[in-house]
Amino acid sequence: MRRTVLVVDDNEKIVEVLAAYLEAAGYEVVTAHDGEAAIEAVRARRPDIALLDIMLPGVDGIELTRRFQRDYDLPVILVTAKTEEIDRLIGLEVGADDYVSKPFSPREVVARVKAVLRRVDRSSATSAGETIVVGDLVVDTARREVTVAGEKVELTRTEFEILATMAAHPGRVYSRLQLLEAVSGDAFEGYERTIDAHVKNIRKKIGDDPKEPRYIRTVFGVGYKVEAPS
Amino acid sequence: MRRTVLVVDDNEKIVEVLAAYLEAAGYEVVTAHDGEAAIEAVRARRPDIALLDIMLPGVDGIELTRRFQRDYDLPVILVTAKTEEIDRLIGLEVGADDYVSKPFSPREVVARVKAVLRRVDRSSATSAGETIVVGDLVVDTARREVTVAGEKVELTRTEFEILATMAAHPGRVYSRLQLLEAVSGDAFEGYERTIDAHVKNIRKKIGDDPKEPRYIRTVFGVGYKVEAPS
DNA sequence: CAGCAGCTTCACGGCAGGTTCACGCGGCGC
DNA sequence: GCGCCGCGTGAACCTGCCGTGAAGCTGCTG
Repeated sequence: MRRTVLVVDDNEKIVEVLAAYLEAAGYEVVTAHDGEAAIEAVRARRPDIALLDIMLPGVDGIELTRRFQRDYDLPVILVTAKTEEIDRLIGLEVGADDYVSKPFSPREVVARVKAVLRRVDRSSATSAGETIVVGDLVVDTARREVTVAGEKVELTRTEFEILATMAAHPGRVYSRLQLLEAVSGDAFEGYERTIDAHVKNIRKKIGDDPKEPRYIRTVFGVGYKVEAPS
Repeated sequence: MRRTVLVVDDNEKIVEVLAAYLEAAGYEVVTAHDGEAAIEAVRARRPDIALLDIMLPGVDGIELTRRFQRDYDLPVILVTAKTEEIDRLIGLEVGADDYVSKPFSPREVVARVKAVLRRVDRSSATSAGETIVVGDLVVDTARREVTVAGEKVELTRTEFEILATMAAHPGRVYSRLQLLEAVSGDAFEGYERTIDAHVKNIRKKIGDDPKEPRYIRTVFGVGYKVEAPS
């Protein structure tokens, strides 16, 4: 499963650089620039780890660390400007999982994130499931089988590929081009609207009404996404 | 396209070695030995990235970084000689994209240059897969979803595009032309005032009062910007 | 080689939403 | 105090997107 990292710093450039490196390393990234936004971000997106600057407008990094540890059991890496601050912090034992002091190389930070996540993974048993469940919809990528409310549904290869791609990240929007690419290797030939036809067929088979979709939602002007009905 | 790298260091030998390695890697190389020459070099040759020593005669590396970022949006990799410099240095805070400490291997430097250029390429192309949080406002570019204080808000494609563009750099002001471009590829057709209409609709949906904006601030005579209320 | 299943394409109708316009208002300069 | 520039707003038009059924095409199977 794809991991989400929350990056909090009031310096726009730092956030930008770290976000880019973390994304390149395959992480989903959420950013915030002050304490309040960070709290909101955790509430909304439930990241797997947080990277906090200590000096922040509003609620500072130390207070955030306490709160995240207490309320969400969220691993935290603290970023600090001065080395002397670290000594103070270690004395305080705020409960951060690691510390990084500025200036740091982005690579170093990515390495720390990986290390902390690995450590956390090991303590709580990993469950690598190749089966995706969204509401009544079950997509088994190993068996290439799809069931709706326990009822098995026969999909063609292309149909399955499209559905599985979207189901892999429920809520995430996929453009027609992305879906075409997922289906046909990366051949950029083909009519984008072809996807419409396949979606229509998938919807028919899994019993989905475009007006009131239970699974495949149309995102006007953009593409489609799979999502459990709210 | 061939990329140009600016190498600045007062030590002739270092410049020579780095230049040789970078050229071998296929880059065009421009060199300078002090701050003033570096500024002139950037003006005359518009390099794609700069490699700056911190200790320089004349204008130092940190000041150069600030200036290049501000005036040319030029990616910078900082090189530092002594570990003690690190204490004084605020690192990425000044806007460098990466940082290398001596002694370094030339290969490592080349690798970093490649990495930064690749990253910049990608981020200028599309900024997908990120979530930006500003105060109570959460903009999820992967899901194309916006929430205000946890409450989901339905935006149309254009509305989302405008908001996401501005939220990507909180505090930064965007002209109507820039927003138009962000929305419609780069077609320069379209009425600038159209943006006003969309901003109005966005404000209505996220519950923002133009008189006392919580998120989208009007910058008279220029455009709009997204900013957390102070 | 015939038959078939599935992928792709096309044309068209309905409608969401994007664009434009006109008007009112408030701030700023003269 | 007056006029002008620029922003906010609501309504009307109209572009362009999506959903659909049917028909062509391709590759597999017997």
